[in-house]
Amino acid sequence: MVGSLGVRKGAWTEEEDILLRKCVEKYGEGRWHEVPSRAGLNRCRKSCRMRWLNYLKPNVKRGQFSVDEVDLIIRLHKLLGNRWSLIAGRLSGRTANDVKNYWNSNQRKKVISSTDEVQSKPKAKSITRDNIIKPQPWKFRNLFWLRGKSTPLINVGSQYGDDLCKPCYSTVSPPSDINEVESIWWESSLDDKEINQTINSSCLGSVSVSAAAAYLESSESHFVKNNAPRGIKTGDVFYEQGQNCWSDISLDADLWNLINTELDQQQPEGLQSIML
DNA sequence: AAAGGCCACAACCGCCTCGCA
DNA sequence: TTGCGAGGCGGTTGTGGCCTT
Repeated sequence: MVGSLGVRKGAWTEEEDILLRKCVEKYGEGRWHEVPSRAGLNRCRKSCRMRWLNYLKPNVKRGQFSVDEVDLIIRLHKLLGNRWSLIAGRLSGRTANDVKNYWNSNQRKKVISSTDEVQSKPKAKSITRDNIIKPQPWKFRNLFWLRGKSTPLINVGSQYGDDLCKPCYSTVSPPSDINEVESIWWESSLDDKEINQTINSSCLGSVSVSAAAAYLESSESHFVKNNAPRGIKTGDVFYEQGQNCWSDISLDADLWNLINTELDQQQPEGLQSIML
């Protein structure tokens, strides 16, 4: 099959796989726009990248998902939604495509059927403009304690205005390294006690699901080493220390409590070892 | 045996983000 | 500041194998 631009489409042949593998082994991953010409493949850059990441990469794990993996997927999906790459990042050797396919072909049906069951029951509360939960994106890219050595002060407010959550200043000590940061978050998200402690001490009240996802994003790929201005960047806005930035973060108490309750109910022994 | 349905997996497509000039 | 290109992500579609009728 050949596309409109003369680029081959459809299933990959063994010869193409060999060419791609050799090319990546020789030049390394990245610069995918150069891969087709380097490898002598009549494929587009995206196709090459996808084939490598989802199929040819040496550490890609294939075959059935284990019970632990399934359990983790379910929990993480509840926490992160369809953030397949983030979920896959917690599953050693699994790709986002794998996880997505698995979810679409297995778990989604279960969720739908359980949703149907719930829908057959009387609704406790109708959804209105006032009570709908609306997650907001939250980037931690320039989180002060991920970057600097200093111990800044944060002015904490809320989306509901300072009337409901008076600005309070908290002192936060920067974790010593990336693993520690990640451990703290995972311990927090899987251990109800820890979470309450952390939250109370930071005047936040609760943290949104999108914030959790953003945290993962930051811990996965955005830790930076250099000293940086003291402050927090949310979206395109950089907040200097002392400014109110929390107003852009959704504080979904209901959602968070729901997750905590679910996570608290059962926690397999192998879970922590997978994630940490 | 053949047709149709279902399922799992591979692959494509469009959009978004980010870095750079 | 802006435009462009590359990388990456998530949704969707295609495909082949297996099962049922």
